[in-house]
Amino acid sequence: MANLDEIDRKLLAELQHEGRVTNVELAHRVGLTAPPCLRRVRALEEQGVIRGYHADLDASQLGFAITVFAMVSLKSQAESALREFEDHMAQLPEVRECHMLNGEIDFILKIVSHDLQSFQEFLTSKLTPAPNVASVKTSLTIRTAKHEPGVPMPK
Amino acid sequence: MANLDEIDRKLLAELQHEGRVTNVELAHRVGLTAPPCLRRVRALEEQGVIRGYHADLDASQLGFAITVFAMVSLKSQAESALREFEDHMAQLPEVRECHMLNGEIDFILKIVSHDLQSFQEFLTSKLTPAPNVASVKTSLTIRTAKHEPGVPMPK
DNA sequence: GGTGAAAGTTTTTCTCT
DNA sequence: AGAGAAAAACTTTCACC
Repeated sequence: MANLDEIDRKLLAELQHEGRVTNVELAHRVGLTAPPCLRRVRALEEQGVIRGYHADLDASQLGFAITVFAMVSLKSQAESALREFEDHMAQLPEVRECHMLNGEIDFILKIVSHDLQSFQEFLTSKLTPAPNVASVKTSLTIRTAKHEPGVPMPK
Repeated sequence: MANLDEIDRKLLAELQHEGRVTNVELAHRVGLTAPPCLRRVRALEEQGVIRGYHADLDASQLGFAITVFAMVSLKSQAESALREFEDHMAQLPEVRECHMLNGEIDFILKIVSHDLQSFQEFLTSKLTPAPNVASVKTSLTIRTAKHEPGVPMPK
């Protein structure tokens, strides 16, 4: 676990909230001048505390009207079976997230699709026939009330 | 839905993948010079196609070892009850995502916590007592096999 | 680990096509 | 709409504390 001081945490909070803030503005917000601020950011990137930066795009404006959560149970929970399923999911662009869970459900997937028809197509031709799948339960997202990036950060 | 040409889509793909790429580099990658590239990016931000930029932080290095998915059912599905629950979730920093679903489960939540103990504390003192909650089923994330930002983009 | 100034890039505006 | 040049701002390095 990274050893971070108060300034690092403020800096990370700012970058999580506004990833394209300039270094001078960031330095100002955390109470530093630009050079040490930049050094800290580079060090945090180096350490992997900052894994990357991503634009947050409006899925619906890009033609992805449907977000679905799928709860998947496998026939076998052997590590090789789990890996095989994960590798398969990695190949499917519609699958944005694949989390292995404890309990009855082995995986939860977040899937985006253009419309219900293309989702049904994906479900029957790609997901359900995937290796080792025992059952798939899907739920359509009606609306997303909250979608905060990453982790809670002190204000 | 936004009216985008091939260049816009490439540009969005690049920014989704690497949100802090410089405008000159971005322009180069999509085959433009800097000024028109910047104009396009600003227009996409204006239209809300680009909603923001966020640093992707390593939760475990920040002391959040636990990610949990919670499936919540409410006692009433009246719009006012749904809103009240959503407003409540908006106040809880541990709750990173709150999606309303169709079917048996009314909401799925993504929750992060420092450890199992603080998660149990959150569950019993914050989530289960929230207004109108009928049942909460939680599953711990064992590992995250895939976590791609946003939407599929053509390469 | 932070500061201030200087050099090198990048962003941003303007004008032209 | 895109290109090239110019001005302003930002990033990055360096010498110093």
